[in-house]
This record gives sequence, C-alpha cells and structure tokens, in this order.
Amino acid sequence: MAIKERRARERAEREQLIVRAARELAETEGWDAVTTRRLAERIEYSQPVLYSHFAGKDAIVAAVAVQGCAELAVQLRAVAAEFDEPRAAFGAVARAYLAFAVANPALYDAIFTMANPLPFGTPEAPAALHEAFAAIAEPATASATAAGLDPAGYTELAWSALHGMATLTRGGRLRPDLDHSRMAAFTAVF
Amino acid sequence: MAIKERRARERAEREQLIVRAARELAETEGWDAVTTRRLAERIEYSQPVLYSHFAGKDAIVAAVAVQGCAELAVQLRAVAAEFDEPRAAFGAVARAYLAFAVANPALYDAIFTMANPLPFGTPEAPAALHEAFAAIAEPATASATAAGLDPAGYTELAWSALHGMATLTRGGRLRPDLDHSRMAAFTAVF
DNA sequence: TCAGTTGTCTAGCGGTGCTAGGGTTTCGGG
DNA sequence: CCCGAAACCCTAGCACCGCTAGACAACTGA
Repeated sequence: MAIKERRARERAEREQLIVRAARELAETEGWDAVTTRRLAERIEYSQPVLYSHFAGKDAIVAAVAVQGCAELAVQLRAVAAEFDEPRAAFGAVARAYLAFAVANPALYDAIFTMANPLPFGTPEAPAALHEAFAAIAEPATASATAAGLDPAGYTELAWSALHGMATLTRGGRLRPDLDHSRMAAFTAVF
Repeated sequence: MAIKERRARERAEREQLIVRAARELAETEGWDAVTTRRLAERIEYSQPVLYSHFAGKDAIVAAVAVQGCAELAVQLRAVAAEFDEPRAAFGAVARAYLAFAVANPALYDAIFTMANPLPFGTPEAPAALHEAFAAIAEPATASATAAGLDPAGYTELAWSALHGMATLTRGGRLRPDLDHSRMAAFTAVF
C-alpha cells in the first residue's frame, strides 16, 4: 500500500519539476525556447514522460500560469493590506501589478496573453485567479462607487488599462520616459 | 526598357497577392494556419518565391500589419471628423477602435500583439501608424488638458485601456455582459 | 543563333509537437 | 523463491514547420 503512495508522491514531485523547469526556461530564454525536447532534457527524462503528466504543451504552460497566478495574488494582497485608504491602496496595487509584469514577463504572458485554455470568466476558474482579480476589484469598487459608476465595468476597465500598459510596455510600444506621467494619469483618473 | 517595368509591376502585384492571401488566411483560420507552405499553395507558387519578396515570415505579417494600420487610421480619422466636440469625438473614436479589433482580430494581432519588428516609438515608424495614433491622441489631448494632466502620458494610458480591452475581450477574459458598462466607465473617466 | 541573365521549382536540412511499439523494471501472490 | 502481470520509460518515427541550396527552364539582348 505504502508503495503506491510513494509512487504518487514521486509523480507529483516530477510534475512540479516539469513546471519549474518550464518556468525557468521561459523566464531565461523566452517561451520560444520551451520545447518538449529541451524540457525533457532538462528534467533528464524523455519527451513521452511529459505526456504522461500533461495532455500537451499547452497544459504545461497552463500549469505554469496557475502557479504564477497564485504568486500574483499573494503579492497584490500583501500590498493592498498595507493601506487603509482605498484610493491609496488602488494606486499601490496598480504599481505592484505592473511591477509583477516587468519582473516576470514570461509568467505574465503565460497567464494573460498566451492562448491557454484557462477558464476566465465567472465559471470555474482557478481560485488563485479569482483571488488576484479580487485584489484589484476591491479598491477599484471603492473608487467606482465614489464616482457613481458601475463597479463591475469600472474594474474591468481599470484592469484593461493595467494589462494594456503591461503588454504594450514589453513590446516597446510605449515611451519609457512617460512611465511616470502615465502612472500619474492612472491614479488621477481611476 | 518597358519590359523591366512590366516585370516590376508584375512583381509588385504578386507581392500584394501574397499579403492579401496571408491576411485572408489569418482572418479565416488564424495566424497559426498561415504557414509558408499553405501561403505558397494559395498563391499558386512554390515557397521559395515568398523569400524573393520578403526576408521571412515575420516580414510578411509585418506587411499585413502596415496595411491594416492604414485602414485603422482611415477609419478612426473618419469617425473623428464627424464630431466637433473633442469629448464626443474621443468616445466615438474609442468605440471605433474596439470595433476594428473585433471586426479584424487577426489584423489587430498582426499590428499590436505579434512580435513583429515594427519600430513603434517616436523614431521611424510607418506613417500610417503615426496617423492612427494621432487620431486617438488629438481628442485625448483635449481631454487631458481639460483635466490638467500631461497629455502624453494620458494618451498612452487611454490607448493602453483600449488595447487592454481589445485583447482581453478576444481571450474571453472580460464578461461580455459588461461591455456597455465598461464603455460607459471609459467615457466617464477619460 | 546563342551566351548570359532571370526566374522558378524540387529536394532537403534541422527543428517542432506528439505518439506507437517494444523492452525493462517492479510488484504481488503462490 | 519465482514467476506472470502490471507499470514504467525509451527509442524511433510521423507529419508538420521556416528556410535554403542547387538544378533547370525561360527569356533577354547582341
């Protein structure tokens, strides 16, 4: 009996090993470098074992995404908890969100831009995702009601602005010298 | 002498044929389906002729992107011209921007999300790109000065919000039932 | 007519995600 | 202790990808 448990434990460890290897490879060389062959070589197994853990490459990046999601949620929550005033919290959370995207570009892509099959809307999305969204939604809701606007749409708009800044910044499509001005406009407007 | 001209004309026509085929294929089946082999089959030539026109596949999607850019600029300009009041113009341009992204998802991706090597900042970007950006920047600048904010950062923020909404909507990451509320928040806030 | 240029195609290279099949190891009961 | 059964993993390969070398055909211009 205990043997089965040990096997299951080893399997789980190897699965984490795969996810970790994929994330590291993506973060250091970009997602293009994350091929099943390189991944297999890195974990010192052959490619087919990857498919005994995940349905395909997409499932691997999805696993990386949910892991990243949890980290993002933790960071945003921690920042939000430092502030009493919702407006100040909103600004700080926004800055933390963008900082996360800059610090972990590959992780951010896995979560939000790659075509992963993660359910996102209100149905059964990973709990970490709800958590991260809530960290933005709470101060945003406070700001929306103060402005007499529907909180739901307002929150999605604010998130869209953050996401837009994150992605456009990475593509070199926004002027770096305007970072400060842009952020000032965000805190002034939202 | 005239023979060279005819040849050059035919080459230009074939180049347009390639760009058109790439765009159509992308729009109907997504960019994943745009492979050099399928593209070659569609224009009824072999793959190598593609490389006598473009440096590689990236250059082809870049060509599609600048073409789409011009169209976007025309549409935004046309919408902006209908309004005298900058505020009303801003809202209409924003709606037109999002409508463009919904109507031509592959085109939008080619311009803004794919890793094309288009220069974007202030240096030598395609003229059409400046044109499109200006169509957003002008009403945004009016709105920014009215709010006493730096127009440059304000404009980039507004564009980020639009871009974020466009991309998150396509990924099914925003609730469709909030489209109206989200847009109301946009016009109220910017 | 005929060399030289131009244009195009076939075939192939190294890479991708993914899978079929077989061989080795380990397990569990007689 | 031993052996059939199950679990596990690897080698080899498929069909596809972007891209290119080299051969071949067609056209040009003297």
